[in-house]
Amino acid sequence: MSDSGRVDDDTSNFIRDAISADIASNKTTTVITRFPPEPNGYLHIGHAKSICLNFGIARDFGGYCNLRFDDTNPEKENIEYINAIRRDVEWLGFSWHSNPFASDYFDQLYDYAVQLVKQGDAYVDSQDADAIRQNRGTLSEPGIAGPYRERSAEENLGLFEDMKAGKYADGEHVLRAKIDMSSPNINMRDPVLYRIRHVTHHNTGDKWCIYPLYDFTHGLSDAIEGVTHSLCTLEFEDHRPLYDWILDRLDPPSHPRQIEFARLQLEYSLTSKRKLNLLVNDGLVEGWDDPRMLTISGMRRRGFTPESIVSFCNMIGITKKDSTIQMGVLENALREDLNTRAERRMAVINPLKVVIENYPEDQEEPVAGINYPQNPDSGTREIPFSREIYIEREDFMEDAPKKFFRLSPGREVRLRFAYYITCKEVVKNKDGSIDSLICSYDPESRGGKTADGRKIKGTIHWVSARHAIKARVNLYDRLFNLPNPGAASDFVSAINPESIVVSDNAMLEPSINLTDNALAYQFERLGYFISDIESTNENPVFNRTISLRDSWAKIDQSK
RNA sequence: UGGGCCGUCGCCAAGCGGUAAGGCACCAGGUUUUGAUCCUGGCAUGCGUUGGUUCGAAUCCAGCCGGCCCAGCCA
Repeated sequence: MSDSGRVDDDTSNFIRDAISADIASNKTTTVITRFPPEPNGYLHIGHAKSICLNFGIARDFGGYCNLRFDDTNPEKENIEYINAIRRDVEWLGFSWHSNPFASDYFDQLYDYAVQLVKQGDAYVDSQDADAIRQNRGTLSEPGIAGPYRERSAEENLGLFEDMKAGKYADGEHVLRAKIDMSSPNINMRDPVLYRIRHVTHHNTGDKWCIYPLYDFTHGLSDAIEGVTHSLCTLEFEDHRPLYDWILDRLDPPSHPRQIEFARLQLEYSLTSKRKLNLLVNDGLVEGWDDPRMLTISGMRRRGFTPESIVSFCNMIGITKKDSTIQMGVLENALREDLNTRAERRMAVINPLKVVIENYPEDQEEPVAGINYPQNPDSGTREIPFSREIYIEREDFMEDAPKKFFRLSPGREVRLRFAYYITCKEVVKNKDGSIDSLICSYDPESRGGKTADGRKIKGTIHWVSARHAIKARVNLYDRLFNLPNPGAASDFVSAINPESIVVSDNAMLEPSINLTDNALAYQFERLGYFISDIESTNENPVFNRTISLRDSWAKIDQSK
């Protein structure tokens, strides 16, 4: 778990302003918020924004935040999701005050519904779903009252009790609020409050066959918990009048304030649970924790730190404006955090063998590698050097342009922490491809410098062939090729075929821990890597979390 | 086209009547045994638009333009 002492530099936003005002006017004493996921899927980066907001506000105002499962639809919810959500919230570094289920309130909710019925504010409608839809009207035409709207309170009460008692089949009746069928706000046209579902609920089992809907449940759950500020996304703006109507009619102990903010939209990614579900169920990705997924579990497996995610959330701000964040912002937050905590190591993803002809065959020696260049106190580790080494294939070019500061025939480069080598000969396969290189080294350049002080522009990474640990490395890229895959008619076809590229014979420096999948490394000049959760000492697997910024790639491409 | 909401730099985002913060991206330099990091400098006479109020408007008012959301017995 997080042990970073970093303080989040929260910027102000309109919600914090509103809460401050509520405190100043004594409307609020203790700020209480809640993060209310439905346990019907895994948490993703969009939820992280809401988590940081709700838990962050509670923390900064000296209040608390509940993790409440909005589990009013038994058909979609299950324990796997519940456990995953708890784990993800904790991993992000937040602690909840309590962790209730909305279903814990079913008894109270039922009593409130009865109260509504008795007050004449709700009625049992026996129209089927189609008829209800028909009579609801459209965006431009008002709805009309159905034939059951004027049933007496006594009749409604009896019917509602029978609904609860299981005397009716699914869909036979619903309980509706009696508000205004001609309201310009469609949510106020007698919204359905309860429906009949003969389904086992993960928490309440078979106790209930009627289940309350979101609009009826949410505000009352907030009120029961004493939530002061109920923060949700923009699409619920039109529900606020209903939220308030229910609380006004029922007068529970408190009346929370709902405030809406814009949901997170990130370029080249998806945050629709439905679509994420499809990716998982159709095997388009390897699971909810596929490292290409921007689920919290996927990001964890990919090598994101919780701090980088929180930092990202603080970076993007909270507003009511629909906006799309560029991937670069997330990547920046990631690199920024990893740079401060990842020890450096050397590894070669795409090995090219180099034989150093003037280095004795049986000789080997340790060279000292700095673990963390910005902090000399982090010490060094010994890296074995020998006659045969691997370098990155990309670090050699037969016909190299002038600006190519790496190895090519006749040119000299520095092997990081070791020696200068000069390329003498290119050994080729029958098909003309490059098999290996024969180089010579300058024994005077040990440690990477010489007495004559000659300038060596290029420094490349390497691994001793004899000592290298062979590993599999997963190189990840964005999952989609389209900036807004969710808007595409077929988002599946927008999947980036190169979102994962595997190298099966990467070569690692021997000092690398192969199985600690919370230990981030920077493989010098390549990027940040983490061992995969399936990595073992026998079969090491590393995931590239993110590459380093690469200005050479930019120069190279522009030609 | 009924209702709700939004429009400040390429992408985010401060600003709340006194004359446009910051981040990302980008560009130009410097340091560097990671073409990384780090450091320095540059980057909106203008805030969707048109009018109005005011000594003064991104901030107030009106009209217009553009975008998002709502017609689940989902959340």
